[in-house]
Amino acid sequence: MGRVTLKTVAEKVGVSSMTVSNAFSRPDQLSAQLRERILAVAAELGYVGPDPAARTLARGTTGTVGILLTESLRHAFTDEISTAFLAAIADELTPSGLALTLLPATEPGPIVPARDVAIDGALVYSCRADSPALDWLRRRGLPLVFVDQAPVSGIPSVNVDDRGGARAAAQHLVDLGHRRVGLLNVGDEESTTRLNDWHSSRQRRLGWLDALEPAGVTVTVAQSKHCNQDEGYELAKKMLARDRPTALLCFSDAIAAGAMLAADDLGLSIPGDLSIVGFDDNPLATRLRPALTTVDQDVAGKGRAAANALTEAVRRHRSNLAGGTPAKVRHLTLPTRLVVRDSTAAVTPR
Amino acid sequence: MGRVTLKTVAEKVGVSSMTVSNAFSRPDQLSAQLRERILAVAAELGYVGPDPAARTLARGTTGTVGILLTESLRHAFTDEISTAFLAAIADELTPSGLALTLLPATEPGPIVPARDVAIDGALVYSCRADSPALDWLRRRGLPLVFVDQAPVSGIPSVNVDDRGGARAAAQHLVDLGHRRVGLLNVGDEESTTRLNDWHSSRQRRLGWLDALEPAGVTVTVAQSKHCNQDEGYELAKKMLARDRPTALLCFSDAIAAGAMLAADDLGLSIPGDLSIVGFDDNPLATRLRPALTTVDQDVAGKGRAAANALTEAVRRHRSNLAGGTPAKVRHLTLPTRLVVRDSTAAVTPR
DNA sequence: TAGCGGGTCTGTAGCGCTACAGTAAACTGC
DNA sequence: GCAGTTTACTGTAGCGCTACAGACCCGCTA
Repeated sequence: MGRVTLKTVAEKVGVSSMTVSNAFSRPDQLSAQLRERILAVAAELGYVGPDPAARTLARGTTGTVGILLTESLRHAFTDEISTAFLAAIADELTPSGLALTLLPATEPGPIVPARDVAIDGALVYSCRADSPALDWLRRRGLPLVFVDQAPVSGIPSVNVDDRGGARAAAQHLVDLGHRRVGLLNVGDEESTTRLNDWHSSRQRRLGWLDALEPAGVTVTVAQSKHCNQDEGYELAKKMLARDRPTALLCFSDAIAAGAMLAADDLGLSIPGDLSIVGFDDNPLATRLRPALTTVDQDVAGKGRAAANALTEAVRRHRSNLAGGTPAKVRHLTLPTRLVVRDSTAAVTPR
Repeated sequence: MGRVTLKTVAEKVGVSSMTVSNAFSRPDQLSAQLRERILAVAAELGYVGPDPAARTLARGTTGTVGILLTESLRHAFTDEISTAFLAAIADELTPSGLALTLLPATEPGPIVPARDVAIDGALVYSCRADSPALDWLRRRGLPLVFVDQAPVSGIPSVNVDDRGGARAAAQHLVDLGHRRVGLLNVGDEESTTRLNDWHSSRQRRLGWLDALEPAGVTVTVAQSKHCNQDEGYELAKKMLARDRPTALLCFSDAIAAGAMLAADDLGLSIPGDLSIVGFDDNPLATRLRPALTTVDQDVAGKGRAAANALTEAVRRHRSNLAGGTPAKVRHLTLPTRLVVRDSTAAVTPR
């Protein structure tokens, strides 16, 4: 016995397969009575409903959107900020009935998810602008939304005001009288310089310098490849061993947490000997002792905005194919806000 | 100008569309030279590669597996244990080139992801056995793997030894001389009784009682709907206000963390006045003060096992369709281990 | 009684691709 | 120099569904 399809059902009921299709997909196209009969026969035959793959091909839509995440998906799940972001997206997508497919950005191998998985559109979250996976998505002509990426003309984007937030953080230190400040950033020198890569890292750095340079503050910079507590610890330890700054500006709260540990190891008290500022306003920030001064970004809002921008882009893309109005591209920047807690203080006079 | 398809390319090159298909999908089927030419023309025409939707229909495979998560995806992303689980799955799936689609288990509305999204198989993680979404997946005849669910014959499953771990935790308290113990569980009375629902919750409860009842310990039970710190706090507060037990067994470390806060609020010292045991060995457990005695489960191992079981099931499903050997179903139970830290102590003699 | 609109149902023609079963030519070995 | 094998390519026949353009019938108006 072959597979049960629309046709099987249609033959058994004695109607055209089109009518069975309508029974499932467009109930208003047939009488309630016939529909009942068809559904009954379908149930009897074990027919579950139109095959998604075939429907996708015939209709041209998949009911799924992708999200492209950097290298290992592991990081995306480990970091509290990115999980909160994903959670918000998932929540916002749920009512629309769209499922979310995680696209690992692997390059080698014959299967390239970004090229081979059927999706209606995709979110691109904090990926290198030169990522091959991103290139595939663009070549496919899929509706995309960039998040935490350098905006590109023609592609809607959602960002937070990294630069403004960083500036506020740095100004806070300047106001407290700090004259020697260390920057704990992510990425490497090359990539923060090159446009489009590590967008947030670059923007935050610019923001910090916006405030520090005019004030004539002595700045030392260290960068780590990854954004986690362990790297922050190592980075801070090295920096504090050298000509010690009186304050640290960190790319993230996770890195700041590592820095606090390092300071502790070196017998430095916070904020007495060292002020530390993070970024993100990770839940972690309030768990730390002393509670961390940081820059709040609305990750949940970012997730919601991204999800909405994408559903919107997908919708427009469809109507464009049907000869609708051309897409209107929005670049959104959400505000950030300095949150002063207990990890920063006026520099101690000697 | 219509869309660029295989045929467009084939016509321009002057070969059959089959040859173009082979150029992309089975390079060994044509000469390297012709393949070059085809790829060149394809690039020139802006042809990216075979359309995933059409390929899916023709081949019968999608390159994606789903994961069905309870109600809100939000919880799955908020809890450190489930994110670690997801991370492990994602990692393990990546080399196989399978993408992971999150299936929200929404029921209302015309679009039901579990029914309408094209996938090759799915993981079912800690869902109610009577979830309609799960029902759709089963009706579709997709290869499934159950995780943290009551094993069902014919469906591979991955579990941890909830009961054994819980028993060890309870025995630990008995050995310390505790005679009045409170259980902080999740779920409700009804669902932990009914078979198949809230499997872990039920198993842990059974495990606790395995050790407590023979020892003649006085047991009080409280249950909360969700598994998080806030609920744990409320639950513990209520329980500790009544005839106070000398120890608490908690469904999870998150709940235990809430309980610790509640104890603190009530002026109880841990472990002096109250011993607390969690479950999971969440990273959180070592951050707490005192460090939490808990039951370790290997979430990463669980994720890897689940991913492997699923890829295996998908593989077998395919070869079964092609007349291969019938599926061999494995039910895996990973060990758990009591980790004694500082939140438990011998009951204070009065 | 012709004409019209609306509610139901049907048939055709794909969607874009790949499996499979070829055919034709180029090699192999003796 | 002829069967036997290999390599390189082609044609057909779907995969299972839906869009779209009718066809048919019924009751209603003028």
